[in-house]
Amino acid sequence: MADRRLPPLNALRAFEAAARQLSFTRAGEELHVTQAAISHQVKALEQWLGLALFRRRGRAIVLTENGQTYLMAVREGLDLLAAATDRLTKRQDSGILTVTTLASFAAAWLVPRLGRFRLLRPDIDVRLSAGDEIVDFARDDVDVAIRYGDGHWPGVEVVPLMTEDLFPVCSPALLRGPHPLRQPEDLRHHTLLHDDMRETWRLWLLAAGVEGVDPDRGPGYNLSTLVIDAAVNGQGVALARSALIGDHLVNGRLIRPFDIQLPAEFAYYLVHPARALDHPKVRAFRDWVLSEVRAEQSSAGAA
Amino acid sequence: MADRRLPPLNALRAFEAAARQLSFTRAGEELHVTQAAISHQVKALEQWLGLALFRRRGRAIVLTENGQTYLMAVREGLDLLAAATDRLTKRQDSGILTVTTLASFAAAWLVPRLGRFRLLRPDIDVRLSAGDEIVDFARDDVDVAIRYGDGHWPGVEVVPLMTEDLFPVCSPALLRGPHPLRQPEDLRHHTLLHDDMRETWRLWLLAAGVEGVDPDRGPGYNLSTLVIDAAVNGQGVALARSALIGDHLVNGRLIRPFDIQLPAEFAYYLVHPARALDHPKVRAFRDWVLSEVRAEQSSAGAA
DNA sequence: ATATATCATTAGAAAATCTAATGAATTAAC
DNA sequence: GTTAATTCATTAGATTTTCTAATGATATAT
Repeated sequence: MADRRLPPLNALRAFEAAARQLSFTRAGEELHVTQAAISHQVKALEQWLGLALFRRRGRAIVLTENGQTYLMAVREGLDLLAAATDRLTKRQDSGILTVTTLASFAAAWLVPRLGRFRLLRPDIDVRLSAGDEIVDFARDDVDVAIRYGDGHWPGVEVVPLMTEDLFPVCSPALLRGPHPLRQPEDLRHHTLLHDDMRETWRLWLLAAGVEGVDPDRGPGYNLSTLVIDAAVNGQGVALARSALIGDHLVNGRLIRPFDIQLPAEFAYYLVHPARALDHPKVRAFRDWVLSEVRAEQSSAGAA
Repeated sequence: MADRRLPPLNALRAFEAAARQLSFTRAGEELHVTQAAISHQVKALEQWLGLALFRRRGRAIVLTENGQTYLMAVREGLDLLAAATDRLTKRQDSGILTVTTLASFAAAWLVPRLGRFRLLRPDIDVRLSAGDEIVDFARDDVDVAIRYGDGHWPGVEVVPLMTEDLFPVCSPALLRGPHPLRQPEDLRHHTLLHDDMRETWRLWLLAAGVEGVDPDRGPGYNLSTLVIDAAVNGQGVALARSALIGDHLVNGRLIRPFDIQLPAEFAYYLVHPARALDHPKVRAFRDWVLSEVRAEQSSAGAA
């Protein structure tokens, strides 16, 4: 068994699609590649085997006798693998859905909304695992992650959720103090509140064209929520991240003294194993998260 | 059927080997890759599926329950594909073996030896197709090619046959003429015979450190055999290719006036589809060609 | 304790694969 | 019979995947 000689397997997939469609072009569409890719793959397979699978008649292709024989077996083999894969992943379907995300995002965005998902799908038992970023779906038995980054993770499905903007927020009280915040330069009379990324205030001040304000002064907190809380309590001006601001703006506990906002380098993405959408619970959660994001965006647009 | 979702197929192969061996290291050896490659592939598969196939216990790996279930099906699927591939290629086995090579090589090397192969394997009917280099095994129904080049052809098996050296040869008569060939400089009194690559004389003269000999003069022939024939007839000095010199040196019709030889840029390779070694006729021919090459080399070494 | 074997991880190298553009061959339409 | 449209083949180059080499981590055996 160890000396089983297998042809290039991906070429088999291309061959099967091309033979079924009797068209390289349509096979390419089916597999989301170009016609040229199918042509290459089929040719490589024929070369490896040392025999022709198709006969080319100008713009049409016909299966050779060899091709016909081979097609049946190849299809059977691939079907078998697909079915086994299907059974395997379907089997994982319990009522428990484990979601992992950043502590800050969980606290500020996900947890406040999770009640609605529970109402919608009481049969799905969501377990939240707030951790620091990296997850191994297979090892940690996690179904879905919401990650913050550049959206480029190999081997998994990535669904963009929302981009993020940075802008100063403060308690409305600061508009009425001895140094009311009218324009960015007024920041020099106020305390800047920092999260872990002290760099961001500097970037915002640069974008706002403000000089004379030292971006390094002011206290730091290791959780974005704490920074926001400090701002709510009037302890200074925080550089808020739009995704984590919660409803503080809506209910007036915080205000945006200036309009200037800085697009954050990274964004939020929902991430799951490629195969996970076959699980109804994962699909339901994904759809719900996306609908929440859309709802938030349209209400923000209206506000 | 069109929406069949297949996992990364090459990762399946890695998984199957690893599961069978219960070792990434041995699986790597089996598939001729490193342990790291297997580790990557298995991890990618687990990631795609969203579940663990192995449990890692330090230096040992154990199949998870999922892994065990999956292994059986994956093995079955791969076996099916391998068996179908096997049947397909075995079926091509007739008694006819089509060999293609360059006309010059066929004339000077292969044809003179082919009689011995016929004696050895009278059941195999060799058809020679002397053509210009490029072949498509699948389309042209060719079993084996002997090619001249850099040995780098994708998608096929390549077996090095022999390298080639370039050196001047001439009729022994030229040693006794009015300008006997004693040293390379004496070439200025003789006619240089060229094949299609007029460049080669220039390179040899350069390598020999000869000045004052114009590498461009002298007649050209479009077949190496003709150049050699001209040399045999005493019409001048040819730059012979070791592979194509035949037995002219052994039987004294030609001699090498100088020892200096120039390694040719390219070499001869036996080439066939990856799968072709399953055909006894191909294997027999390959083995015979290799034995002829070895025999020639040891006799040349002895001479 | 120490040595050994094995898997994981990383960054970078190598190879495979894909695309975009174009050409060639065939069929269909006028 | 000419023109247009469709489709496969080919090419060179871009992109992505896969692999390697080196190293680290962890467990087992001595």
